[in-house]
Amino acid sequence: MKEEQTFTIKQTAKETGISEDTIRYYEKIALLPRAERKDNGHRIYRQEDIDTIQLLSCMKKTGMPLDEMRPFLAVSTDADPAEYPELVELLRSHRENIVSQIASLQQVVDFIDMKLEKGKYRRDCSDEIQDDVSDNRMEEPKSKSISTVQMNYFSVSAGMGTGNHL
Amino acid sequence: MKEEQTFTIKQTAKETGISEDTIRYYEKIALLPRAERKDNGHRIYRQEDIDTIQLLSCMKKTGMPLDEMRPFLAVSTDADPAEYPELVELLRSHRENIVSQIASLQQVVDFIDMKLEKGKYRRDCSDEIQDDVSDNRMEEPKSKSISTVQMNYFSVSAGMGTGNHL
DNA sequence: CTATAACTTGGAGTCGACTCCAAGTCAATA
DNA sequence: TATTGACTTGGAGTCGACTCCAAGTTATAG
Repeated sequence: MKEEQTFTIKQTAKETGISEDTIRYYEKIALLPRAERKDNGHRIYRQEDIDTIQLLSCMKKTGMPLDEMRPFLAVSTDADPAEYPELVELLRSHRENIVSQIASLQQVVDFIDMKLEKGKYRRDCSDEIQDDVSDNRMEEPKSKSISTVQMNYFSVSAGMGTGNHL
Repeated sequence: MKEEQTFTIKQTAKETGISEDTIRYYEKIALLPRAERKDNGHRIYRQEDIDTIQLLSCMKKTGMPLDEMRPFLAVSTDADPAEYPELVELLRSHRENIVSQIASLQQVVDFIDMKLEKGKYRRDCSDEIQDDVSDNRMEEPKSKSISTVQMNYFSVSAGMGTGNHL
């Protein structure tokens, strides 16, 4: 049998684009399982670990909170998700979230395109919010269309280089 | 001339799904321009303000940091973006970011679908990272494919109800 | 006249997600 | 033998984005 290739934390960081510190942090908060160690205590990673971290990175890019990523890691390649009905439900609901997030993003792309090719269509951007019901409950955000999103304070911070930062 | 409808901060919050506190916060950090006030000092909002806040909400859903949203607000409906070449560049680059974010999200959707319909294809998820080059510079994250993303520690936190929280 | 509600302000506190640091181990090299 | 580099740990600090609070104002209802 051929030995599987292993990686140091540094290599893993480079491979995944996630910093060493962050990888250790993910392990610390148990988002990642405790990595195997060599005799000297150094962590070792395998391709499958890198795949996992890449999935995390993927979700991270989309602004998903770390806690919400946990269920995804619970779904192993081999395990049949159908055996865990609640997990399936969770995945489905997450899928819905993500699909609506894609819609939001597409709206922003549309907005930019409209701006870039100067004046065009415009559609809705909001969708049901069912997550963070803080103190003042927003019953139903009325899902009104953003008709030709307009904001007319170009003067306020225009001229590029918003005055101070960047 | 007919008077334009105005909204209180409470109504605006309900309409947009963004809390009153947060709307005030956005004004405080000048993400939103100072709202008009009534004689008694209460803020008043118009449809266009609501549109603006909805655009913010839209970008927020995608995990975009508040600072990055500023340029979008600088683009008024009427102003011709072509007059501000740097702004156009910024919009273009943001558009690229968002498009690649959509790709990331689509990957996650694919991942879920794969899990749900039990074993299927799998493609890449990572794309070039050119933003946060922290201490240890990740030159090129190697853009390797996530081949059949696998993680085999179902046991670690499975059984639903990850042990402790929720 | 008083109480309630809807707002205002400034500022403090919280929480998530890192990011940094100090002290220590271990292995290879000058 | 001393130093360098790659790692380890625990814990402290930072930063963004809220979220909450106390004190004050104004308008309406009982």
